Amino acid sequence: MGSDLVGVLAVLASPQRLRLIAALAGGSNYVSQLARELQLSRPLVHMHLRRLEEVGLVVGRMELSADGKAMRFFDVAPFAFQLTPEAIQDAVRTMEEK
Amino acid sequence: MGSDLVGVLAVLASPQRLRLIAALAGGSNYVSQLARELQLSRPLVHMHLRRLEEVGLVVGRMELSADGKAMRFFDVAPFAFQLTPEAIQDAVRTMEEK
DNA sequence: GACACGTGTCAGTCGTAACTTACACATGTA
DNA sequence: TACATGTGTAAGTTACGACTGACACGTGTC
Repeated sequence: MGSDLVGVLAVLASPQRLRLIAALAGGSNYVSQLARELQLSRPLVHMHLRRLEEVGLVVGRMELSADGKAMRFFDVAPFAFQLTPEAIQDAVRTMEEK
Repeated sequence: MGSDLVGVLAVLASPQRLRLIAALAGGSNYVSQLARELQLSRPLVHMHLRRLEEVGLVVGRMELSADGKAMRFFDVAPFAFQLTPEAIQDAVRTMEEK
């Protein structure tokens, strides 16, 4: 479990996904609301959040609202990656040994 | 000069480019040699190095070999990015103010 | 029932980065 | 001369992620 740097970078290399993380850094939120705030279609937000969750950058939870609607809230995971030539060298080494 | 995080991430999100950085972290090298070592076509290496250089992750220099050939050597720049939700939040803020 | 809100997913289209092949240009050596 | 090495770039294909629209499914309210 070296928290796959190359995978994380691939997911992080998207303006929209960065905007999603930035939005979630301001507090947890749910899919439809995020779509409205960021001016994106809901399926698109859904897809981006899924990819972010796959690499563990955000965590999602189901929650029932007061009026009984099932809503999917997301939070940012408290990640911290150090991005240096050496870190990349290690990541690539790990990557290439199968 | 906020060293554009989103641009850097976009460039860094490529297995091949990560391999290039890893290779260069082991010492400076030139295009054709890198292509051989990483098993990539030379134009492809050329393109990836150009993108890496555009965001300042590597630096290239022209050098004349002993037998008079013009060779393009590259070195990794000593970068260090801290990748956290807060850093992304700042980067996005900078990104959105035009 | 019709509507508003939430969830999820599937089938497409579209744009672009990745990649290859081929070209042009240098130099030094057999 | 021909061939090896190096450089750069332009044209074309291809693979893939991004994105939209439509669908199905829930709930509570008018």
